[in-house]
Amino acid sequence: MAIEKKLDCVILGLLAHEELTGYEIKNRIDKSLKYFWNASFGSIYPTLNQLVENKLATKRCVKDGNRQKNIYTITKEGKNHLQVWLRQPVVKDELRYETLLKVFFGNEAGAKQTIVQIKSFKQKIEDELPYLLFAKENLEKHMNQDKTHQYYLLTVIFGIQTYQGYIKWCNEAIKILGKE
Amino acid sequence: MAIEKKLDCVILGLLAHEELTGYEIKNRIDKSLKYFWNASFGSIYPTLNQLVENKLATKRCVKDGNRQKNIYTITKEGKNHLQVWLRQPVVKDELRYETLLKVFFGNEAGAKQTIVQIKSFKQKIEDELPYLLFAKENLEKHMNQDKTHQYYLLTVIFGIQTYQGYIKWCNEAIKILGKE
DNA sequence: CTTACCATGTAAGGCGTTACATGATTCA
DNA sequence: TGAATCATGTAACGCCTTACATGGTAAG
Repeated sequence: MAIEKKLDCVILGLLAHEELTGYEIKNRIDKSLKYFWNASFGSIYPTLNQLVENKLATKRCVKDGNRQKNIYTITKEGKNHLQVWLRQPVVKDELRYETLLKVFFGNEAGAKQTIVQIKSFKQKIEDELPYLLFAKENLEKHMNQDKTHQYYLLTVIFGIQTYQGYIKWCNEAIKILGKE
Repeated sequence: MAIEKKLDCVILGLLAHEELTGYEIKNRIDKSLKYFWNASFGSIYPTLNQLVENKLATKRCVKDGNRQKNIYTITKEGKNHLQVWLRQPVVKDELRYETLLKVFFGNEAGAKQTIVQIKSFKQKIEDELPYLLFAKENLEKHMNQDKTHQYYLLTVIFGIQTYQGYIKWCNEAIKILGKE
């Protein structure tokens, strides 16, 4: 189990806090991490099997009425793996912004078309920002309940600040391109 | 040739401006796009072959002394492909920030360790920021020479603003975690 | 009764990186 | 003569997404 595979560490990180099913892991990622990380069921379930194979987690089948759930628990080795990864220097932070690509090549499509793309980007950001602001309020309210909240809050603040910067940039860019 | 493959469009975008070799394409990407996109030789060369196969570009062999170069030129169809892509709504803007992941799971490693990661992130940003500032100055100086410069400048401004926001966040985060 | 959500998984295929392999040129 | 840069390419392999496939439960 190579340490380079991030999804392992993401899942272990979530399991370090609480036991979870694959489905719940997907939810946690979509709710809290999606602003800087994402994963699909097609990668989560196979990865969970690998974690069990490598004894970094254990699987427990639970019957909930007629429905079967697999609840995963982190092991000592899993916690150790997570610790090692957390202490290692970051390998790569990666941005893949298609919007920026389209702005970069904007001369080919013209200012009008580029403004359309920027406005659409701005809209997406403005739609998502309220969720981040809501998350911030919530975390601040329940700050004392869980030590993890402080760390979650930091990532939320990162998101808010970045998004507000994006909106500012969008406005500037639209103004500059509008002058043509 | 599916429109979803971004590297095609990146290369076509660069070729729309000037004829280039694979090696030069790699350089352009590393110099100007790396803040929001990247690519390796292992993907660039095969993609160039595909572009030629699909008649979106042509290949011309040139002898430079004893050395062989392949110079690629965009075709009409290639320009059309690029146009179509530029007009399509953005499919996905994607962030994969390992640093944020390590902050999110910071409770597992503790405040001290998390601060180390944030400081290292800050350092990287501070190291790269001068190149962006330099690029900005340069582009502003030669603004009239090429209409593409305006668009390049917008992406540079995006980078500068984002990076300055990151540094601000790093300082706040270090302060908050330092209080523990 | 049907929609949304809970829940798990597989298969195909794409995209991309790293490492390997090769060789010319330029400059110190 | 050795390092850096110019220049091209392949092979192995990993990671991930999409689409497919299945079925229970809850609420309206």
